[in-house]
Amino acid sequence: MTSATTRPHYPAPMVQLDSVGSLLLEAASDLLEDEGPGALTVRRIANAAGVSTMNVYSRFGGKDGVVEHLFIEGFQRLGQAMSSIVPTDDPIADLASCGMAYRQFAIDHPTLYSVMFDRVVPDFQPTDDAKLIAGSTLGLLAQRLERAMTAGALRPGDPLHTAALVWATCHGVVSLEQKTVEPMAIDWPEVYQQALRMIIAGLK
Amino acid sequence: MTSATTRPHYPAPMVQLDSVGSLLLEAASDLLEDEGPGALTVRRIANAAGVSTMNVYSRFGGKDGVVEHLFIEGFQRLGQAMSSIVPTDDPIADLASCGMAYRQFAIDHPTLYSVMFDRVVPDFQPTDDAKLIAGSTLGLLAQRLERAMTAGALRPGDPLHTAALVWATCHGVVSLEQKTVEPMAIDWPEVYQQALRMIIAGLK
DNA sequence: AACAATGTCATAACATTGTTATCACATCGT
DNA sequence: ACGATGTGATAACAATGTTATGACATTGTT
Repeated sequence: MTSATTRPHYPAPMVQLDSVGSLLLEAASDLLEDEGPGALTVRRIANAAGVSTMNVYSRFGGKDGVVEHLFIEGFQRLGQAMSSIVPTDDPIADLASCGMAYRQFAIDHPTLYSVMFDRVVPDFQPTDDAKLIAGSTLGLLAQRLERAMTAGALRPGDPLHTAALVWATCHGVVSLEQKTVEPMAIDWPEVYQQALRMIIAGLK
Repeated sequence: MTSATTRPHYPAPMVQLDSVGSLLLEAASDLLEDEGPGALTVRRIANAAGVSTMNVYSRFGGKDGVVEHLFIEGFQRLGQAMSSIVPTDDPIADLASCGMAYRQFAIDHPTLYSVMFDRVVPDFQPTDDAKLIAGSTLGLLAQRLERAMTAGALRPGDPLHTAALVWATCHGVVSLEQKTVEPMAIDWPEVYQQALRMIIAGLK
C-alpha cells in the first residue's frame, strides 16, 4: 500500500522504542526497584506509565517482552559499571576493582539482579538475543583477563573460561548473601573479598 | 453410606503430616520436577493428589506452605547427599567429594535447586524455621571443614565463615551453569573443578 | 473534497491463578 | 439418640496475563 509517507506508526516489532515504550520500561523499572518482582503486572506497568495495557502487547508482545528489556538493560548497566573501571598499570588491582564494582551493582539493584540471575518472573526465559548480550558482558571480563595474561600478571589460559570462573565466584557470594537471613552471622563483605583474593591468587 | 468411618480427620495443623499431606507433597514434588515451577498451582497439586484444593489450605496454609516444605525437603536431601560422603583419612579429598556431590545434587534436581536458591515462586519467602534448616545444612559443611582444620589439612579459621566461602563458590558455578545457554561454549564441569581446587588450595 | 479502508488504542471479555466463603455431612460428646 | 463441632468439596471472589471488540483517527482513493 506504499504507506509510511509520514509516520512509521511503530512498525518496529520491538527493537526501536518510542516515547510510550520508554515510559513503559521506566515504569516497569521503577516498580521492580520499589516493590519487587511481584509488582510487575501488566496493569500496574501500564497504569504507572499512564497508558492502557494494550501498549504492553503492541510494543513488547506481552509481559515477558518488558521483562526481557529489563534483563538486557541490567546486563548493559552491569557492563558499564565494569567498563567504568579504567585500567591502571596494575591489572590485578583492576580485577579486584571490577569485582567490587560487581558486588556494588548487585547491592544497588537487588531486584534487577534477581531478574538477571534468578528465575524471578514465572515462565520468563530470555531469548537467544538477550543471552548473547549477557554473554557479551562476560566477554568484557574476559578481555580484561586476557590483558592481564598478556601483561604477565596472570598465568596464561583461556580468557572466556577464566572469566566464567571469576564471574561464578562473584555471583555465588552475592547470590547467597542476598538470600540468606539474619540469624546467619556471616560477614559477607569479608567472604566476598576473600573469595576474590583466592580466585585471583589461583590464577597467578 | 456412612463412608469413611475409620479415617482420623487429620486434626494436625500443619506440622505433622498425614497421608493426604504426604500425597500433596509428593504430587507437588513430581509436578515441580516434571514441568517446572510454573506447574505448581494449587489446583494441579490437589488434582494430582486426588483431593480437593481445600486440603492445601487446611494442611499447609496455602501454596507457600507447600513450597516451604519442598524448600526444607530440598535442603534436607542436600544435607543427606553431603553426609553420605564418609570421611576418609584425606580430609581434602573428602571436601572435593562433597563438592562433587553438591553439583550432582543440583544437576539431578534442577527445579528443586531453583526453589531453594532462586526466587522462583512469586512472593514466596522461607520462614525463619526453614532458613534455620537451610543454615544447619551449611553447618554440616562447617563441621567437615573444622575437622579438616583440626587435622591440620586446612589452615585454622572460622569454620562457618569458611563454609560460606566454599558453599558460595560451588553455588556460583552451578547457578550460572543452570542459567547459561548453549551459544556459550564453556566447559562448566571443568570450571567447577577448577573453582573447587582453587578455593581448597587457598584454604590450606 | 468526500468517503471507504486501514490501523491504533482504550475498554471489556476470557481463562487461570490464589484465596475465601458456603454448606452438606460425618464424627463426637452427652 | 441427638445436637454441636468441625472437616472438606463446591462455588464464589479478586487479581493476573491475554485476547477480542469497537470507537476513532489517519490514509488513500475517487
